Amino acid sequence: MQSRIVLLVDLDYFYAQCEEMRQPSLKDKPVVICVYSGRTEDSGAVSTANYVARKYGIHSGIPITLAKKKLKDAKIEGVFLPVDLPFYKKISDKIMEILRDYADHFEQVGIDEAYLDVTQRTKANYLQAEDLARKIKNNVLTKERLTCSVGVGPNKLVAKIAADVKKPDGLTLVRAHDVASFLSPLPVRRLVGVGKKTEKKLETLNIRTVGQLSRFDIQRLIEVFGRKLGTYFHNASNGIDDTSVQERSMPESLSRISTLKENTKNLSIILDKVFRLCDEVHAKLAQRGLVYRSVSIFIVAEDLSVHSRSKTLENPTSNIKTFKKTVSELFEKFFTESGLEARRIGVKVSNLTKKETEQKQLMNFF
DNA sequence: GAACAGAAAAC
DNA sequence: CCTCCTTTCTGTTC
Repeated sequence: MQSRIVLLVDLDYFYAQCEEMRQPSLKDKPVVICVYSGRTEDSGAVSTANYVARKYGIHSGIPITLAKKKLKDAKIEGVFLPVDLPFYKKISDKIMEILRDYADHFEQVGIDEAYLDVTQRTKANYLQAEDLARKIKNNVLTKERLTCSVGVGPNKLVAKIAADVKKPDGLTLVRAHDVASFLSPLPVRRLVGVGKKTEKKLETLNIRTVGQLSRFDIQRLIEVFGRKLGTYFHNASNGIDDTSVQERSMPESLSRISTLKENTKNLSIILDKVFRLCDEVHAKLAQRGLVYRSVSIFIVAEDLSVHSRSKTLENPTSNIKTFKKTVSELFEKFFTESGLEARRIGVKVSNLTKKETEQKQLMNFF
């Protein structure tokens, strides 16, 4: 197969839109969905804001206190709500089920995005793909009362950027023939993989647009960004992306991180908190029938520097005691060696495999 | 080639 | 003032 059609469906300002749906009177107000850290009354960060709130410079990642200040300065009343992940997850699951039915190949990315390869069912025809995209938007709206933005392109990269340029409630088609003219004026920041740091670095090379990036010498890109990223930038800026739309069945890792009430290096305080995180990770592990072989801990220090330590075990296991014991040892070692105070702490299991039944293990043995 | 630590990004 | 979760890549070390 040489020419594909890929859709990226992005649920608009998802958490905030879920809350608007549950309580339609919110729709004309700034809605700010928050992750409260529990340090002080309003400590924490903004997870998602609706477009009314965005007009006042409120977007994901900024401190809740700053978001409140912005609305106060504008003399506007806002609605601040804590994230209700189980509620959003239920809605997401229902929508993903709808989307799946429209795809030859389906790949969910996060809670609010999915790629659909629709090459076969549209016979690689963009008019049919546009028709399909409209049906999807309609279906999601009537069944779940939520809007989404859809990008249609010859690959995942272009579909993603296409969905990005018009939202909320957008539909953008970019035919293979139009890829170069579509991409070249866009700022490099639009490319997946270009964040704040990389944008800065590219700017020192006088690269601000995707077009400028596409004309830049690939060897030099590799020197500056390394083999993978350098090659990726060259291809991406030229609209080239061969990655397939593929469901990922097993997660690579499961983790939980949490903010401490106050900074500390007191091991018993930390372990008390961290063991609860272990229990939560373990519950998820058991629920998915997975075993782990590596255990990691995370420490975000007072100065927000991030540190990690990890240990790989001899054999895969699902044992919670092994998990907690390994975590304890890693934390003890970290704090005796570093002397840092922790602001946030986390745990992670990785190197995951399916827990096999004894039946299956026997079968594999023979 | 595996294990480990850190950086960066996206969500 | 600064959340949470996951993936991918890089350099280093053994």
